[in-house]
Amino acid sequence: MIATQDIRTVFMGTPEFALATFQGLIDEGLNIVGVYTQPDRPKGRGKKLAASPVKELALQHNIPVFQPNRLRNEAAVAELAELQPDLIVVVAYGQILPQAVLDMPKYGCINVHASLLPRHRGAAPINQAIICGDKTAGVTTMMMDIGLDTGAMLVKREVAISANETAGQLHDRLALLGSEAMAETLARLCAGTLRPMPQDDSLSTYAPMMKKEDGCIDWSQDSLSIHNLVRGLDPWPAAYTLLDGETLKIADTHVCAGSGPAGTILKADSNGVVVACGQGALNIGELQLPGKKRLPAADFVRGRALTVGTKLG
RNA sequence: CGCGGGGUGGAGCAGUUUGGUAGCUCGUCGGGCUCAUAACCCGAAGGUCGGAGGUUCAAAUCCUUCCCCCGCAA
Repeated sequence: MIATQDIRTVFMGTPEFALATFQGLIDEGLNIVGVYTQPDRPKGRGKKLAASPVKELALQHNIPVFQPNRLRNEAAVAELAELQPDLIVVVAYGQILPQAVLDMPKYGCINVHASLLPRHRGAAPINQAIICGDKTAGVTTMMMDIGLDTGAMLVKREVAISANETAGQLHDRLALLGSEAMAETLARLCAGTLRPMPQDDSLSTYAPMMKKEDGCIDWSQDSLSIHNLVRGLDPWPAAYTLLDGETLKIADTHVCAGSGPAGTILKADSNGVVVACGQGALNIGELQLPGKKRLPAADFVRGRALTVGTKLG
């Protein structure tokens, strides 16, 4: 049995998704000797440098923060070695760990990934799960190896995805679930009962980083696929179409009955904006034009009359 | 100093270029029609036009400055 306070731990993470797990490690009483996060980046409308959420939490707890541009160089690796970590916990850090780092801690490098591995390896597992129409999602902890999310699995937690759930909502749920999975992983590590299970590579899928243009709606697809795209990209980067040459972001859709040329507006009133798809139709509940706020369909239609028959895209 | 759009009764917008009585679609309240209604008809209330300063006989509109919201880009 290992006592958690005796484990010299380095935490690596960057975005909000990593916070719950990070906080969990603090609460577990681990000896967190350092935090690695991506360098401050210009962010937002100004150009102000912004610290990552993980960095802010680390500073609140007076934990030393390290922000190397590249962890894959000797100086950075040497710096990490000086911390003499027994364990490295990685959650959405955003950098590849070189073999030298993977080999460094005696308990290894453990990663929390937001999917049911080996499905959806890669950068955007949450978005991809919804876009693919998956009925379930989850988190998996794994013993990291040199591949991308290919390590042996330790603890897996599964949850159902509801029919209209957005990526943002699922993200928040999985962040919490991730911290639970990590807590269990840690408990079993201390108890010596971890049983790493290799992934079946033949079942793996890859979820690449989402790009802005992935949100461009192809109205010729069936309504369910478009609905999945919309909620899978909500709140970011958001699914969109074109209205009179302007980008029109779409959210809060519901599959409904209706038919017509793909992309044409079948109805537009206070009950919503109904658009024909390749198969079926979609009722759009929220719309947003550039420079404007995201508006409920009823409000949107008041200020901007949408005539039936208008072609989107 | 990254680029750009915007702040107008409770909601969403027009009006700003060419200063001169504050408008549209809704909502709200009252009345009417109707078996009935989210429908229709009639009427009413509700705004220091984001804040401050300036120009002018006169500013939502022109000038200066500040605050807030949003899109792009990252």
